[in-house]
Formats: sequence, structure tokens, C-alpha cells
Amino acid sequence: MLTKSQEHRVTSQRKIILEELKKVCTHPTAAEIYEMARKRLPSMSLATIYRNLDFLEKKGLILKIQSKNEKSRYDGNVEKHCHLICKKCGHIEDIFDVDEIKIKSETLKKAGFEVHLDFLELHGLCRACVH
Amino acid sequence: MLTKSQEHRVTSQRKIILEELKKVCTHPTAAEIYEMARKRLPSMSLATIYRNLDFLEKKGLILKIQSKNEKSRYDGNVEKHCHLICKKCGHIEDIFDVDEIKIKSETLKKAGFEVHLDFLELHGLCRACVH
DNA sequence: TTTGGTGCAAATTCTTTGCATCTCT
DNA sequence: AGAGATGCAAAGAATTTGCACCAAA
Repeated sequence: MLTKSQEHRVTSQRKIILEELKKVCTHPTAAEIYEMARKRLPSMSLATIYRNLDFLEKKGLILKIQSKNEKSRYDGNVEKHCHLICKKCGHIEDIFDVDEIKIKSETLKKAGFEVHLDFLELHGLCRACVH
Repeated sequence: MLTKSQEHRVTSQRKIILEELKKVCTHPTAAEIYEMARKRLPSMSLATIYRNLDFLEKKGLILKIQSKNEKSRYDGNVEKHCHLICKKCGHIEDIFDVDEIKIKSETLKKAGFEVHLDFLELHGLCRACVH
């Protein structure tokens, strides 16, 4: 059962947040998106940022990335991909050939666990930090 | 340069926290560990729990697991293993044949990224939730 | 004795929410 | 007009920290 009304409005705040997030190839935090959006609409509040990021994620228009010990980050690219996250410098790198990734494990098979690769986060060291 | 003194004391709090965490095969949160520990030493404070979990993790005696959108969980088993985390019910399952896991990806290779498998968290659906 | 550890409460940090007001449709 | 969205400020939740006191070594 859905609620009677399901309309969703296109507010300038919502548009700006989505546009700003799509514009960058980084993975900004809510606070960073707040800064970006305020340049275009200074009256915008942080609560609106959070509410809209939530909304946009539920709509499937953006992704939310929650990495270890860090605040949430958001990704304007919803193409199936996963993330490499550097333990040392925190750098996040996209990886798009997700379907090429093979994860093999007996325990996994036995557990009957269905891995969602588009949520995969690989933690480790990036090229710069590995040396 | 190290600080002049590096002694670390074995307090009853510290012992209890470590023992309780080693005792279970679940992955309790700080609050859950607090409850467990308080049964043995009711005066213990939550701040002490956090400080000691931090301490024990830095000492390599326990692991900290930070899963998506959840509070931190701790693992008394430091044997090399990784976690399957169910998106739906939050259940965490251990997987010990980590070395059997093969992750293949061209982008990964090109990126020069060194994945640490013992930090791997595989998100998806557990047997119970997949149906 | 001395320095690290503890308990308590207050402070932080990130995120969410209540409410009056505003604005898409 | 009316449901949804916004801004503000206050509330929450998880975690950290300052400080006086305590206790391992």
C-alpha cells in the first residue's frame, strides 16, 4: 500500500545538489556538498542537503558510500562500479569493470551468501601509499 | 622518537573487556561490550570501553569492523579473515579461507592498488534474506 | 611514588527531526 | 489550495575528551 500522494517536487535546492554532485568525479561528504551548493544558493541549509541526499539515494540517482571510520560520502555516478579505498590517505578510486571481478570462496558458497559487487569496497593501499 | 615512558598496565577493566570479547563469536558493538563487561564490573564506564577497545585494536589484539551505516563493531578474533555483511538483517558472518579468495580486475592492476583481503567486507544478502 | 587508567560529565561530530513557513504543482 | 520541501534550531546517537581521583608498577 502506497501513501495516497506520491508527488515529488523539483525544487531548486534538489536540482542544485544533484547537479553539483554529478559535476564532480570526487566523492564529497555532505559538508562538502553543502559548500558546493551554497555557492549557488547561499540560503540552503545543511538539513536540506541531508534530506535531499537521502531522497536522491532512495530514488537511485546517487550512491552513498560509507567507508571505514569515516563520515558518509556521496557519488553522483550510479553506473555499476565499486570503490578502492586507501587505508592510509583515504583516497577513493572508482573501478568500473566490476563484472570482471571474480570472487571465489568455498565458505562463501557454503554460506549461501549472495555478494552484491556494486557495493564492493576494496580497502588497501593506493599506488602512492604502497611505496 | 618515542615518549619517555611506554608502560601499559593490565587493569581489571582492560582484562575483562578483552576476555569478554574473546569469549563470544559475535561482533558486538561498544554498547554491547559495555553490557557484557558491566556484569562483571558494574562500575565500569562506557568511556573506558571505548578507550580500551581503541587501545586493544592498536595493540593488534582485536579488530574493529565498521560496516555501512552502522556503528562500529569489534571482533575478538584476529586470525586473518573477512566478513560477509547482510544488507538486510545486518548479520555478520566470518570467512576464514581468505587466501582462497581471488579478486581479478584489470583496472585494479592498472591502478597499482594493493588490496588487503583481511579487511574485506562483502556486502549482500545472507542465506535467510536472499529468499 | 609516579604515570597511566578510570569514572564522570561535558564536549564533539555527524546526522536527524519538529515545527512554522514557504513553494511547487 | 494543499501536500511536500525548506530553514532553523534543537535533539539524537556514537564517540571522544578534560579533569580530578585511583591504582598498577
